[in-house]
Amino acid sequence: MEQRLNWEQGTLISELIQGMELAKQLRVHLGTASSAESRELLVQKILSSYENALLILKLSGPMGQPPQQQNVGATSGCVPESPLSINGGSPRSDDFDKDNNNQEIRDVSKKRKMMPRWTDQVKVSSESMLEGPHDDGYSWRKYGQKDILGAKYPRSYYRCTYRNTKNCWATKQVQRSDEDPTIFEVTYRGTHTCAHGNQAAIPPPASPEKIDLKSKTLNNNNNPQLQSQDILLNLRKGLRVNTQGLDNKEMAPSFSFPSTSFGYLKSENHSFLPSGVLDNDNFFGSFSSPFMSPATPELNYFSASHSQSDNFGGILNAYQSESDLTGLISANTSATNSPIMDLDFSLDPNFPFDTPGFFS
DNA sequence: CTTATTTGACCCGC
DNA sequence: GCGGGTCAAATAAG
Repeated sequence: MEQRLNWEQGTLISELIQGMELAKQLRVHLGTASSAESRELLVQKILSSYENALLILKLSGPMGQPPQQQNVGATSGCVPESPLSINGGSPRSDDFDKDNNNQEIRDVSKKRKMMPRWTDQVKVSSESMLEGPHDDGYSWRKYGQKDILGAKYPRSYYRCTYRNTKNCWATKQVQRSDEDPTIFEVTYRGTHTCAHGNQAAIPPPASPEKIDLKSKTLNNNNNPQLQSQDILLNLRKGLRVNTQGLDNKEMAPSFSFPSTSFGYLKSENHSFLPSGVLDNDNFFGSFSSPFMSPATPELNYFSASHSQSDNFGGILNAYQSESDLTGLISANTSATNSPIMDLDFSLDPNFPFDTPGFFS
């Protein structure tokens, strides 16, 4: 517990400091005649710093305190994300007998309603857009799109790919901003209870799904410890990336991402963006996702009459294989923060795991 | 073949 | 009834 606090505090503080430093920089920039771009960049960085800080807070109190970011009046929740014992089925009255299910269905929708919910605003510069949207490290599957009243652009609905296999009920909605089409509002609902990203980024030629289904032994989702470790490490990494990006963005592109160092740049399903690409436009380190979704949403959006699939990132850029992690960790420890080590396990007990073995 | 997306229909709360 | 959210059949993609 103490360790956890240590880490939290440490990271929190460093994020906040970061934000402050960046704000200072911004002030300087404002004084001089710097380009709008660089200022914008700074703003982005600042925002992501604070987002990270918020995220830490979120994660630090996973049990009771749902992430309450800005808008969206999240139901003052407290949703430990208890394992929904819905046999991975659809919440609707499909193949189950209704009587029995109605109640359950209600519970489900109720629970869903109470899920923690928060919104991130993701800004994409035009160039990045061409490259495709960012992935936040989780595997999302689009399940719907709706035209929203008064909104210029349709809203896309995504759910975790592992909903059925891992009973992970996280969902997100992506809505492009009316005024500024380069901004996407990503609303997350529910937290991931799957080990997501980790797998997604792992080089294995097979898709995560396959791994899950066919070689269960391989994935560590059954291991709560690893799972949480992942989450933490991921988080940490996300943060790290962020800071790194901030610090060296102009000097050491080579480091920015795991992508390069881990060499899964060309994994089958995900083409990873060389960090340079992102840096280019740079839209802030925190979102620099190691890989892009296979589809290029924006293109999609424009070419195909209506549907778009935008995968954007959250703050949490999670993923990497263990090797990545170790590499990262060692690198980190030598760098700035060191609490990293502790946190690995410290948060464990606090994560609302949906009992891995529970389902299935 | 398996997995993901599209898209109209459906459900549900207001 | 309306609008937002979700489902699921059809379809596309790999």
